[in-house]
Amino acid sequence: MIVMRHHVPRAGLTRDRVAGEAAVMADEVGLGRLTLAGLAERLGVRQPSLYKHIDSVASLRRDISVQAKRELGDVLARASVGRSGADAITAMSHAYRDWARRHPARYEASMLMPSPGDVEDETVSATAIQVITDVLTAYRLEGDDAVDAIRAFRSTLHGFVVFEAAGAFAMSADVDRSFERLVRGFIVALGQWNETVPPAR
Amino acid sequence: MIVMRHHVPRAGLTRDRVAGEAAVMADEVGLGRLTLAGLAERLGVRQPSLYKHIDSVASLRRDISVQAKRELGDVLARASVGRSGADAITAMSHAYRDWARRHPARYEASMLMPSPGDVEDETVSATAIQVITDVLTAYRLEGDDAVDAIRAFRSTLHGFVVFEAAGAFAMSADVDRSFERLVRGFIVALGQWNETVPPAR
DNA sequence: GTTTAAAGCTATTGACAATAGCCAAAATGG
DNA sequence: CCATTTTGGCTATTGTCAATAGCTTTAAAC
Repeated sequence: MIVMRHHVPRAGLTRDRVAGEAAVMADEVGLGRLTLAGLAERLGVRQPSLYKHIDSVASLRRDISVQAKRELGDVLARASVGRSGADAITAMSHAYRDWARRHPARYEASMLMPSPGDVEDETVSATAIQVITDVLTAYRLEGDDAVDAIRAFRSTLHGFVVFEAAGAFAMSADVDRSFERLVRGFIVALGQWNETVPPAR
Repeated sequence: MIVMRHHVPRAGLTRDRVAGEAAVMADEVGLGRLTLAGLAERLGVRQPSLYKHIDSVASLRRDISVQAKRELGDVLARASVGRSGADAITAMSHAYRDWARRHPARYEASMLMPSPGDVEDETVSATAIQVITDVLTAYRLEGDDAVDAIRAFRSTLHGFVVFEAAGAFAMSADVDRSFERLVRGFIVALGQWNETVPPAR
């Protein structure tokens, strides 16, 4: 029996819309529980149809990652604009944590490394990191000193955010206060950054 | 055709041996790429046979996690024994990073939270964290001050280790040196820890 | 030595990503 | 405004995985 289907409108998907809805779904259910079947249902489409817009699940995650890096970079830039020094670091740190809490899967995706040769991903990653670099250069750090400080700053924020998202801070103490002290502690360390240089061996 | 099988000896698996080999495999291929088919082949057994020793892949990961927490806790305890203050923190930090680098999947598993009610996992998790707590109490921190410091210390180490494992420190600067400065920076912050208390609001 | 429990096996199911190949809907271009 | 092409859907199917059912043999227990 031949079924005639008249005027079934298209869903009107694009690669960006698919990645966008995937990010929303991932933030709800977790990046690891994102499935094409579930995503297709949300988009009102069958699962194989998604392959008109993505190459694979890995490429979808990559698209989420690129979008997320752009968003996070923008958030950090907006938080630090017009501020400098400790003030900028504090504002940026809080913006970082808040965004990560609001978008756990996006945050997770934003920490994925670009594949070698993926110029778009490499560019957006570098741009986001540049925002952090710019804030720290107010401390007049140069060369390896700056690199070490940036690595320390990123490590500090990332570690806290991951533990918080995992629910690893179960003790009764106020987590907001712990974060505030973490940031202040980092600023203290930055103020003495040249005293942390290990002796040449 | 009936096949007669005489004297096929058993593989002699136990839950611990399965988890142990799973940990080895995971460190080689990545925790996310651990499959029962691959694990069974390594153990000289068919995939469904593993279910005589595990309940599910989730439970296998939990078993890896418990083993890993025990190992990491022991490593940290051994690194800090006989030392105190900044010396203990430095030694423990390096032991932490070295172990994580040697056992990336085990490390990842060790950061999984215990399921509520899983007494064994909760116990071994608490024991590992206690090692860190003990080292920091040499700084005479009490109550929330100590909790904040422990959270900061764990965040700092974890963030660095995760970024290093992900290959996120691609810049030319020496990663060992960056780690050394991170640890020294944390110690500097600890020395001024009460100056990081946020003003009451 | 007989019974029983444990540990292996084959066969099968169901979720998922992924591919092939078809058809309708938009877009393009005289 | 009709003809052609391109695009975005679709069904059907495959392969990989975790997981279950049910059988058989090994090894322990009595």
